[in-house]
Parts: sequence; structure tokens; C-alpha cells
Amino acid sequence: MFDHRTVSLADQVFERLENDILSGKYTHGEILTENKLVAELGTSRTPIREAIKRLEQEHIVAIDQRGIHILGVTPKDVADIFDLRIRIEGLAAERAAENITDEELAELKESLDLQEFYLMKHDAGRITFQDSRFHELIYKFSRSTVIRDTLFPLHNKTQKYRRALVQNKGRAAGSIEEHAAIYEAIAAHNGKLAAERMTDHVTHAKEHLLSEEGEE
Amino acid sequence: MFDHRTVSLADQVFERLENDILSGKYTHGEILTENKLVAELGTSRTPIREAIKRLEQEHIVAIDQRGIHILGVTPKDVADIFDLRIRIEGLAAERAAENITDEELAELKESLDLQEFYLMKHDAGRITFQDSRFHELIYKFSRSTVIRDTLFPLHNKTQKYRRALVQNKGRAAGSIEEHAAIYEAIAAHNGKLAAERMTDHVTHAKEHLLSEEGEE
DNA sequence: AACTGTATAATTGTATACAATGAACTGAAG
DNA sequence: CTTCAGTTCATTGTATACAATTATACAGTT
Repeated sequence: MFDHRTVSLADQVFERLENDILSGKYTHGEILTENKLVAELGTSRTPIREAIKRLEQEHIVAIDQRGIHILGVTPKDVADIFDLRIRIEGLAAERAAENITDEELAELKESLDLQEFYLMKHDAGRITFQDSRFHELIYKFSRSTVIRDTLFPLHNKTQKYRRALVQNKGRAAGSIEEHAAIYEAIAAHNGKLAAERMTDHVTHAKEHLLSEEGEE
Repeated sequence: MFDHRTVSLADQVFERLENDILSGKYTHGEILTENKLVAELGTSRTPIREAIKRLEQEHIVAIDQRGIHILGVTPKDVADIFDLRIRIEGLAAERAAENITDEELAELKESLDLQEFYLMKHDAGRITFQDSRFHELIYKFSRSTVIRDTLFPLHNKTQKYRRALVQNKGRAAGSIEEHAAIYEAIAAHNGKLAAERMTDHVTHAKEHLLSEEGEE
């Protein structure tokens, strides 16, 4: 433990269960119960219930009298998520280009620089982390809570899906090049260009994911 | 009480609080506490906490040590919600046109017929109800949980916003005509046409709302 | 007057006890 | 062997007691 900001047990339980479900540790159709999780996680039912209710709201699990049914995220769900991201993430980039401050621009640049650095170092884990950060910063800089609240859970699911087999092979270099192009458009405050480049970027990510998916 | 399906206290509390906040009974910046709600609603803290946590997840309230801060939905939020709906609701209509069964088509037709009936009766309340039903049926018939789960809360907020001052004046007739056109495209299983008509429809709804908004 | 430290009290976070629901099993009847 | 009624028991829903956090007020100091 390094970050001593007290984070609630409910948050910790949610984080862990979400990761375990999206990464495939719990499989679709499996049925958990609150008491099993009490035994496994060591907390009382209260924070576990809170976490499960949040997962239910995101339709990652379903609850009935038999217990907690694991739903997870299917390949079709991921494809649909990309179809939605293709349609709205360009808007986020456009708004960001219009509203971003110099300070925020520096933060976005830092993330981009780190991506290029870790690419040279062949550090796939940190690339993925900065990739998420880059996109989420753009959501934030769009200055729209609606856009951010809609895109974040969608993006989060694709990132955690099956340990994110994306971005592993040759995609990383191309993806980072696209990020750089998006950054340039935002830095130039060219909303339309940023939107276009972001839409293309997400489209490419989807195509790459679907081709990967077929290889299993 | 007519529907005797036992619905949990937490659900009832959520429904009530969501309505009260979105309709403006509780205003932005107001601070509630769990104990005030216990006194007001008569249940224990548990279902109230569950409802509040759901509202927090949808960013309708924010919770800290001082209490429950009412955020509500701002006019800008509503405008942003329409910008998102314009981009994705066409996709829902397209998928529905591709996947809908004859039985489901009949259900959609029934909703449309009722809209026309209540328009003649000048029953604005039931028109609004069927308007929501029409859109939500299309979400459902898209056969995509991702699309439905994304669109439902967005649509829900615009409908409940300030008692939905939309659809009150001359808009209802035109809106229902557009619904009829969308229905025809879906019935013909013409996905692209359904998408185009739905996108136009939502665009018109946004324009109408924004013009209304200025009149206050 | 402004600031700081401290004590108080109000609030949310967590644990646990109890109620209500309904799934699953058992046994008898057909 | 199948079906149906009844019972049991595991599970979620709800209430409440307790812990931890922190906002707030106030006194003291500079």
C-alpha cells in the first residue's frame, strides 16, 4: 500500500470484482453469493452489496434470489462499444480542441511523450496505462460531464476486457502515431480535424481488435 | 397501488428521489442528509443509501462528509445529451430495423397508434408516456444491451427534465408524424432510412427544446 | 482582526441481526 | 416415471448499532 488516501472498502471491492469479471476470472453464467464474497474478501456484506449493486447498474452482473449471476462483457458487447465510441469520441476531441488550456495541453503532451518513451522501452503495461490516460484526459477536457460519464465506462470496459489483448503486437506504434496526430489537432485548436482524426483512430482500434479476436 | 409486484424499497426511493431532483423539487446546491431522508420517507437508512449511491453513479448527486449535494441536470447537460443522442440513436433505429420481429413490430405500431389517439384526445400526459415507450422499444429491439444501457439513462433525463416542458405546444403533432416515418422505415427493414429519420427526429427535438428553453 | 489548535457534533462508512422471498428438494399421488 | 403440493433452507432485502471521518464552532494566540 502506497497511496494512503483512505478509499472505502466498497470502492476496493468494486474495483477488484470489476477487474476479476472483465478479465475473465469469473466466467459468464457463474453464480456468486454475498456470503461467498464475505468469506473470500473478509469484509462484511455491506460494502460487498454496494459494489455488487454498482456492477448490476452497469449490467456486468444480474441479481436474483439465486444469487449474483456473472454476465461479463461479450465480444459482441465490445464491438457495440466501439460502434458507440466511433460515433461520440470524435465529439469529445472536438470539444477538447475548443476548450483546452495551455496547462491541460501540457498534461496531454506529457502522456503522449511517455507513450513514445515506453514504446522504445518495450514496456507494454505502461503504454496501455498511458493510452487510457490519454483518452480519459480528452474526455475530461471536453468540459462535458455527460460526454465523460458516457465514454468513461465504455472505454473502461474495452481496456479491461480479457486483459486487453489489444495494443500488444504491432498496433502500439501506429496507435501512438495516431495519438500524436490527434494531439497536434487539439493543440492547434482545430476541432473538426481533431474529431476526424479521433474517429479514424477509434475505427482502427476496432478493426484491430476484431482481427485479433478471430485468431483465438 | 395497483401493481402488486413487490418492488424493493430501494427502487421506490430511487424513483422518487430521481423524479424530485430532475423535476426541480430539490435544487442544485441543496444539501440533504441520509437522516433527513429517513425522517421524510419513513424507511431505514439502508434502502436510502442504496438509492443515493445509484444517483451518485449517474452524477445526479455528489456525496461527501457534509452530506448529499444535489447536482441535478443543467441546460448544458440536456444540450449535450441531445448531441449524444443525435449521434447514436440512429444506430439504434438501424439495428432495430434489421432485427425486429413481426410481434415486436406490432408492439411498436400499438405505441404509435396510441400516440395518434391521445393527440386527438389532447391528453398530453399519455402522449409523453407513449413517446418514451416508443423510443425505449427501439432501444430494446436494437438487440444491443450496450446501446440500450447507454441510451436509456440519457433519454430518461431529457424526459424527466423540469417536468419535460417539451412536446407541450405544437411539437407533439410533428413529433408523432416523425415517429410514423421512423416506424415505416423499420417496418420495411430499411436500416439506413430508419437511422436517417431517427437522427433527424432527435435533431428536431433538440432544436425545439433549445427554443423553448430561451422563453423562460 | 486574522489565524490556529482543539473539542464537539453531525455525517457517512461498516458490521451485524432480523425479515421476506423464492429456489430446490422431498414425498405422495396419479 | 411424472407431476404437483408442501416444506425447508439458502439468499437477498431491510433495520439498526457502532466506528471513523471531518465539518464546524469556539477559544486562545499573535
